[in-house]
Amino acid sequence: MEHINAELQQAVKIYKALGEPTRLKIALLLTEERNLCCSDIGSKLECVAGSTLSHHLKQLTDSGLLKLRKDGTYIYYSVNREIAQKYAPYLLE
Amino acid sequence: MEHINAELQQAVKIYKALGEPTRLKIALLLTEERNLCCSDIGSKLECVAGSTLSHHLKQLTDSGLLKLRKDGTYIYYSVNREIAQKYAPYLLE
DNA sequence: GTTTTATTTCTATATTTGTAGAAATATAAA
DNA sequence: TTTATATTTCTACAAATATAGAAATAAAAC
Repeated sequence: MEHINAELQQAVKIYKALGEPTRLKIALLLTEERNLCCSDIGSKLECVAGSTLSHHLKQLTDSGLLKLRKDGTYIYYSVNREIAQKYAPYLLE
Repeated sequence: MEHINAELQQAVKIYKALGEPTRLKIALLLTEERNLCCSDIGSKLECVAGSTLSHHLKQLTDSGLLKLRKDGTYIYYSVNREIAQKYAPYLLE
């Protein structure tokens, strides 16, 4: 799939990001509570290594679905509600 | 991820199905034109083997996103608009 | 400056997945 | 009944992915 437009590519990225249980849980968690950091999320999910979590958060962020705000050593994540509204408002219910 | 509820599982299935370029194209195609059969879709997408297409259509159907209607040798697919509305109204735009 | 805490990157690995050819199934047409 | 068409299942395989441990990076606390 090479000749697909940018919007379609973003849609694929977003749905791919959400099409995995851990990542969907992260996304849902972040619609309930804003501004959680990586380790907050880790303690809520349990049984996910930090490196794995980082990997998932990167995918969600790269898709545009998550925003981040750095504060010292911490990185606080929240859902980009505009993007969620467009592609997966289910998250916001 | 074992202990997740049924709705979350369906959401994962749907987003996983949509998180692949060929399948997203199929889904979009089927929101524009209803009741296309496997080979119609094949000729619109080009360069996809029948067996591959069948594989993708199965995933989309298993997720609940597509409905099908058999008519002789043909199987006509369309989008389950209620499901699309809930999880990915982007498709219906 | 040393230590602690938060996160990422590197590396490796087992599993999943997208792909398609060939064979099988099913229905329609001749 | 034979032939043609539509779709699926079987099989195989290369590529992608989820996972986590270890090392690296970065900023804060002491």
